Amino acid sequence: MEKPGRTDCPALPPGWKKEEVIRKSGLSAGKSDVYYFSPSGKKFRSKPQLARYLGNSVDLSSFDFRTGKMMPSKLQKNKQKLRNDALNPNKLFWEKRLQGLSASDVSEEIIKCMELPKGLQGVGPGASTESLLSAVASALHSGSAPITGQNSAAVEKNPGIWLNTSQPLCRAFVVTDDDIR
DNA sequence: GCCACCGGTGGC
DNA sequence: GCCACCGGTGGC
Repeated sequence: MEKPGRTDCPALPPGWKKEEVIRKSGLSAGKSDVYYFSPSGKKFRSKPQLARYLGNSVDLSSFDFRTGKMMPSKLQKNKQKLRNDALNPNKLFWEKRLQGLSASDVSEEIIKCMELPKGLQGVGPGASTESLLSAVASALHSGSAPITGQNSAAVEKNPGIWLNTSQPLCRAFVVTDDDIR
């Protein structure tokens, strides 16, 4: 059933609707509330709620909840209260961004994959030297915490339980004097 | 028990 | 001081 007052929202995937409801009474009479409705009809009252539901499928960083439009100017007014890694798409973002990209030097020659110490190895599906590089680079980029890698051999067996999300997908390693040289 | 609606407030 | 966000509840 089509509800009146719900309009299409072009900034969101097809089927998403927006509704603005004016408050009729009370101290806040005249103010309005904005709601969004998923294609399935679920109601959303805030941008965080929307973001949680949409995950990485839609980039809401420039999405203005009140107007329902993408506002590029919002980009630097980006909030970040990083609470825990599970809710923080930041690392994944950088890792994706770096995937398939290569560094180049001034002569614009692509620098092939850096050689990494043997002690540093990726874990998990799709482990390759490139994804390992991205993972480590991303970890270096997005935090100041030391990088120790995944701690337990158990992560190989059941990452669902043992994966340490604050560390890149690489095995725990020890840096030797030789590596530094 | 649900939900439309307004209140309260933390963060800016 | 404003307002995005979410708590709480009256009315059903």
